[in-house]
Amino acid sequence: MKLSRISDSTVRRLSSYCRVLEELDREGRRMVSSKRLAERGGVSSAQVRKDLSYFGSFGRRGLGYNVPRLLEEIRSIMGLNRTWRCALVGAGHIGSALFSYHDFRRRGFDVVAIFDNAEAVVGQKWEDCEIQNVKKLVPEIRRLGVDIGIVATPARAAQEVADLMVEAGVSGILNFAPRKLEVPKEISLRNVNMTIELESLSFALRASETRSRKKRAVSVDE
Amino acid sequence: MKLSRISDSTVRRLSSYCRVLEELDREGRRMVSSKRLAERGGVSSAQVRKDLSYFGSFGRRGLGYNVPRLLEEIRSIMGLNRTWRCALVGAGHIGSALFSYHDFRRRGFDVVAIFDNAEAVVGQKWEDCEIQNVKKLVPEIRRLGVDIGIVATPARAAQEVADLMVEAGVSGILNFAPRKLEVPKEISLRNVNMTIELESLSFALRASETRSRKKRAVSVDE
DNA sequence: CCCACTTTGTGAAAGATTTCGCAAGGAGCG
DNA sequence: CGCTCCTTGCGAAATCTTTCACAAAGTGGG
Ligand SMILES: NC(=O)c1ccc[n+]([C@@H]2O[C@H](COP(=O)([O-])OP(=O)(O)OC[C@H]3O[C@@H](n4cnc5c(N)ncnc54)[C@H](O)[C@@H]3O)[C@@H](O)[C@H]2O)c1
Ligand SMILES: NC(=O)c1ccc[n+]([C@@H]2O[C@H](COP(=O)([O-])OP(=O)(O)OC[C@H]3O[C@@H](n4cnc5c(N)ncnc54)[C@H](O)[C@@H]3O)[C@@H](O)[C@H]2O)c1
Repeated sequence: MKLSRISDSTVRRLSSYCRVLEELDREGRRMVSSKRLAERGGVSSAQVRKDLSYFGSFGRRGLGYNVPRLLEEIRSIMGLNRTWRCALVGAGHIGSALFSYHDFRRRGFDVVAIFDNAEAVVGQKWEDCEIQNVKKLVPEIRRLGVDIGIVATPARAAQEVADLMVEAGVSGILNFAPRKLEVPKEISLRNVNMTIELESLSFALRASETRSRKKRAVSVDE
Repeated sequence: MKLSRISDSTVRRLSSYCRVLEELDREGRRMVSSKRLAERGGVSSAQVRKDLSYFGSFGRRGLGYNVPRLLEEIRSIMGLNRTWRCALVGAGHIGSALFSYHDFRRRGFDVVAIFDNAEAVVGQKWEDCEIQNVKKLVPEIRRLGVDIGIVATPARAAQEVADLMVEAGVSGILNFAPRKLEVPKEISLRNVNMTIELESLSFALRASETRSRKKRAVSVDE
């Protein structure tokens, strides 16, 4: 299985199929067809079948997919049947929201250390985790065996924090700062950029307003 | 200009070019080539030129693009040279992080109302904005002329909140709840789903671990 | 003005992703 | 079993996106 040639869009859809399957499981459904799974996930049924076909044949013709079994298969494909150790850097607004979002822990993303550089917050305890000075980042991340670093500092500090994380040996980085980070190519990087989402919404709204203005103009003309 | 056939990836890149251009502007650069813009934005120079070419010719051969002029052009294309009125629903962790993130306001996304359904928070004031009961959402959003609704409630309440927003006449919705929302097709919808980002990171890490395990095994064999 | 060099804008090619369409497997019923 | 109705898995076609490659336009030095 050439995992490297699985497209990012497929991976993201698998993640959303997980959520649909969990819901179906809670509803007590045993089996689900690609059609129904597709409807709930907002894609086409052919897309669901194609996505799954990259990894194997999990369904039964005429019947569909067994819900708990498919959920387990996808979890295993995605590496979700284990715990990932995360370190959060930047104990500000976003950092605090992330830390208190227990759904991540439930899904196996465990924040095992928090770092900041502000005197005012270093030493504070969030639940059972003490915020440490960012100077201790490298040794602490090494000691704790952290897999994933989460960057939740202001944009100007993001690159230097990412550099420290790489030095400390994390395998992946989730970045919330609105700035392109440079990391060695063997480190996986994902960005959450809310500004891009808002701005692309702005583009869509402006585009649809232009369209309706044009439509009105045409009606008046006729 | 057929704006409807501009791809989402192009729009998202335009948004990130904006950030690069702002930075270049702050650095006092007058002109920039597609090559340099591309490097800073993490894409290819042909991609930059192609993206811009959908909207017109903004550069000068042999010279590149005028930084402030291109920034203005892109802002105008994206609808960023105006203020968008936003309503935030869900005054919890994410809601609070968003509200206090003044960079959105600076970019023209103004939160003009906050709603929640919890007795404990309704009536509180965040800066000069009072959190209102979600029951008042429809009339208030109508009265204030809100363009964009931001869903920051738990997933189970997200659809009903979105329905209210649509009833009240918003043009677009930004959704933070990890659930597919149904909205009429004339309403623009964007999702910020951090779970998908984390899970796709998990997939990438698991994939690279598998690869290095295989590599080790091969070395041992040989 | 000429020449060497730079950079845009854009068709056309290459590459990636999605959708189509259907053979084949399986359930259920009489 | 024979017939009908579903549904998967998957190659092939269609569509969408990115990259290539180059003519055309511009700069600057002599
Ligand atoms: N709050 C939001 O809604 C929001 C939205 C979009 C993007 N972001 C981005 O997320 C990031 C964090 O935003 P926020 O609102 O939480 O900011 P914040 O100011 O509330 O928190 C940032 C934290 O990082 C710490 N910090 C600064 N420099 C540091 C360093 N070198 N090492 C370690 N810690 C350091 C600060 O002490 C602070 O505690 C920013 O890059 C911001 O652009 C935030
Ligand atoms: N906190 C995070 O880091 C994070 C990360 C990823 C996704 N999310 C998603 O963002 C959303 C909000 O998360 P949060 O951590 O801020 O949750 P939260 O519990 O801190 O806040 C949710 C708020 O919504 C309010 N609310 C509930 N039902 C409502 C209703 N019907 N109408 C109006 N308000 C209502 C609650 O009173 C609460 O104030 C959730 O869907 C969550 O899954 C959060």
